[in-house]
Amino acid sequence: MKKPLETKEITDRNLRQFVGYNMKRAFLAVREDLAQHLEALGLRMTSFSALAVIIENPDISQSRLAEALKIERSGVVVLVDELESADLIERGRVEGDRRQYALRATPAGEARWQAAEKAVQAHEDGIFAALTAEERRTLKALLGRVRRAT
Amino acid sequence: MKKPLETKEITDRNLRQFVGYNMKRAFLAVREDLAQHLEALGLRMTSFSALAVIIENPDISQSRLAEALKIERSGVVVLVDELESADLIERGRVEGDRRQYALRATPAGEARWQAAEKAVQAHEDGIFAALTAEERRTLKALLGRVRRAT
DNA sequence: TATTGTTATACTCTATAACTATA
DNA sequence: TATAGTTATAGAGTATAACAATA
Repeated sequence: MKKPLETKEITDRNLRQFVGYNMKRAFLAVREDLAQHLEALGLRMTSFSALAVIIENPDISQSRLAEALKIERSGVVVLVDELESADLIERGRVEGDRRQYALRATPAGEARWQAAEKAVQAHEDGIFAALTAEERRTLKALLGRVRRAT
Repeated sequence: MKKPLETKEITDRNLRQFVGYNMKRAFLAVREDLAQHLEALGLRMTSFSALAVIIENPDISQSRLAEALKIERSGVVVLVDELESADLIERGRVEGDRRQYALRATPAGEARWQAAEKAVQAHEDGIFAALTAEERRTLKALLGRVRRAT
């Protein structure tokens, strides 16, 4: 039996010692804030990512898109359906191979991408406001170098 | 109709320009690798986190634990059930308030924490091998400063 | 009335596996 | 046989809402 608890400060040094825990906390904060910024544009984080890659790689196939986004092909189907329904991309046909699609952005998709890119920049300006521009670059570069052992 | 695709390199500069995308990729890599390291100890990421906080804050209540981990109280119930079933923690009673529990680690829980701490350090040595010790410290510090606007 | 813990439920995200049509 | 896309299903992980016991 324990005496009544005096209100004492809860600490998490055991967890904060690890890079991973700080990364998780930061990522969840980013994810939530980003989702809010994208919602106004009718995009989710993954559909935003898909649109970004399709814009940059016109006529990419769904399988190649899956590889680029590191998700399964079955997940891409839903994603592409979503973007196609919103008239942001179209499933073009490939001459000489009727199995695959050639995904491209519509003019509306290009415009939406421009708007989304600005929205995400605004989101990052907000969520990383405590960091200087140089610190943000450093953070991005360090994160970009994290890789699983191959 | 598109001509047959020559195999061209897929790029993702549109996404890599953002800190958040690099963070997502890094976090997913960390999460997967960490899960593997913890599996051998019978812990999931969240139960590891809960154990860490209970060890550091003996006699913490479930509601306080929920706040510390930024999850809902309903989620803590499952987490605490899990740790209690494994005999790593116990639900102590509080003198003067029969609503709440006083969570504490058992000796086995203390031992498991020691092992888990080492395992996670080993995991981080592996996954962040491409970074110097100083870069890891920098990364941790920068991540720790990311906060949602209040 | 408010708080603690609990249960049931639902939602999001993603993976797995089996299938078809094409190559 | 292998590849592209599809569908159905299942599994994590987490949130929401309603509730009982206690304060």
